[in-house]
Amino acid sequence: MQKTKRLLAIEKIVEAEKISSQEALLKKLKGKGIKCTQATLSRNLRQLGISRVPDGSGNYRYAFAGKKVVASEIRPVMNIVSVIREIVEAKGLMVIKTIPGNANATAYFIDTAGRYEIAGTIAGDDTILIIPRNGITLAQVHSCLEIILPGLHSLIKGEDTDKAKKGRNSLNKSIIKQK
Amino acid sequence: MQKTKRLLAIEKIVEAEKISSQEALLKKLKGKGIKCTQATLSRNLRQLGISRVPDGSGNYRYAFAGKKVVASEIRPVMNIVSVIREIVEAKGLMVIKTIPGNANATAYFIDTAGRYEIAGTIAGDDTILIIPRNGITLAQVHSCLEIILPGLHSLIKGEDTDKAKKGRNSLNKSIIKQK
DNA sequence: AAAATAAATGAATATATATGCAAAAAACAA
DNA sequence: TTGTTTTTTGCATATATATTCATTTATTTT
Repeated sequence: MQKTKRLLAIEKIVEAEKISSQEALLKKLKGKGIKCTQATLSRNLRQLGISRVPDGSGNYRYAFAGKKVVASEIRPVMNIVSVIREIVEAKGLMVIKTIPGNANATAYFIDTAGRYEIAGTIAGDDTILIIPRNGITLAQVHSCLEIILPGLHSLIKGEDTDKAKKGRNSLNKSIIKQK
Repeated sequence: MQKTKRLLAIEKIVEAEKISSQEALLKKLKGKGIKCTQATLSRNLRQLGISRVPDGSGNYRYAFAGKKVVASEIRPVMNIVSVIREIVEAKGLMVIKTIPGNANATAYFIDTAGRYEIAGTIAGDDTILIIPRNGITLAQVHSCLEIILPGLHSLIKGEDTDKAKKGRNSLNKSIIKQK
């Protein structure tokens, strides 16, 4: 899907560079082989919650309104990565196991990062379900998590990649309990 | 000096009300006996770090850039719909975000409505996952939720905010008929 | 106090952004 | 498949915002 790709690219560019107009962003996108018109960009930015804000030095730049900033404030965590035990992928979803009692805090951290790729998370005591947005692959979720929680990949590396593939069938046992 | 007074007034108005354009703000100011032109307002807003940001429901409002729009506390629920923040559809599932601590109560409410369309729900602290029965589309779940929780559809954020703006007049088409 | 300098403002306008509408593309249904 | 509906998009344009320039108002200097 072209739109999803564009939304992700917009997010990335806006986070990385100081963009001061939609026209400028348009060019950056074109540089990455993504093209659309200013009209579409305007719509996409609204959808992403990105807007043109004063940058404090008399100019303007595009930035996420609010939530991204908040995430960094909520950082009193020692090292979240260290409580993660295992990652399993299945049915287009991702399941993260933590040491007992840490699922909520971890999920909250992921939530507040406000990544577009992630539609939402649900946490029990030691398990988190990550639901990717439509059009987002698990690989994309992976790299997005790596951004939020640097070192995640390496920590899990040993068993995870293979295990994730193997373990597909064991997915449901943990979290999906019906009321 | 006139300027200081105006800056303070602007701050106050922007925090208290949903202002969607400088022209609108201009009128509010005039109502308070403060008058200036849009040009001056533009300069003042930049100075204050206030900008026009997407409000999450397809419109725009002026707000301090980066400042968190604090959601209300966990409140005893009179109206369940009021604790719902956002609805996102993904992977054939539906994710409902509530204000913290309210997911369980809301999920319970949905469960006990006993709709056929919904196979089950899982709730964390502020997120609910709704699992539709096999063969049920998200549109059908939507319609069904709208019945359980009237007024819900206006909160739908999902893939496109334009949708929320226009409203779904086709909502009821897809409702499963029960006897 | 007058002269000099800086800051603030409005009018007009340039720039930038949002949106109505028709067409194209994509998703769905039959 | 083919027809039907929904979603996405570009174009043209309306709307909204920023800025230039000339003028006024405040502040500082002598």
